[in-house]
Amino acid sequence: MVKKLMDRQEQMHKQLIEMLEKKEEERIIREEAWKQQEVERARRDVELRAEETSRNLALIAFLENLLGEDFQIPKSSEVTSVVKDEGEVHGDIRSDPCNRRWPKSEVQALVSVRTCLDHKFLKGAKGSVWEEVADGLGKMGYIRTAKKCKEKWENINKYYKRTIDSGKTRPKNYRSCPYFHELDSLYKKGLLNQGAGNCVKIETENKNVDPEE
DNA sequence: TGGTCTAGAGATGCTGTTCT
DNA sequence: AGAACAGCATCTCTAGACCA
Repeated sequence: MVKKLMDRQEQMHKQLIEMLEKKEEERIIREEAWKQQEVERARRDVELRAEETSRNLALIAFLENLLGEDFQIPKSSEVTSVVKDEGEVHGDIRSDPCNRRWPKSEVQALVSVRTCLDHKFLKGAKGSVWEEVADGLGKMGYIRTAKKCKEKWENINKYYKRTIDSGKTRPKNYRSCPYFHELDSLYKKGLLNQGAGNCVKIETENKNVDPEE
């Protein structure tokens, strides 16, 4: 009976060892797969960063070209912190022809390009200038038609004016309308011919005053 | 305490109308 | 004819209620 008991114990011990070895092998396989995923993820991160950098450089080059002057580029730490914040809070979607909505970065690019070409909107047919705006965005990697650019511009201005006219105060860092502060400063500086014109129009409608005055 | 649902407000796109 | 504007539908987000 003792011999039988010892054999039985021996057998169970062998089974235990085999099971432990099997579990260890599975753990190593899982670990390898995880490492592989991490490497792949890191590689994608690098690619996205490179893409973002080249897009930013294209934007800077385009704006420098238009304005004929060099920009002061913010320190990388400042930029990365902003990008990080935006990415975490809003999950910014890169420009995608299938995506109807305009990502924050794309709206800001539109505002920048449209503002730079503002002087061209003062004279003659505007259709071709919207083509230029669409081209400018295209160079930055945002594919939109001239019509879409024009529509978006009208919509953001419409919403901006509606919000301002309603007299609502907007909390700092409100979840959307990233372009609000930019439009704000543009209207204040009087850089926006469209906005300025509309302001006069609204005023005159209310007070029966000659726009020329 | 965390997950799900819902109402309401904000934000946006599309389309028709008016204006220049 | 093209630009500007207005209205409406739809999408998105968030706070609060409710439940397991």
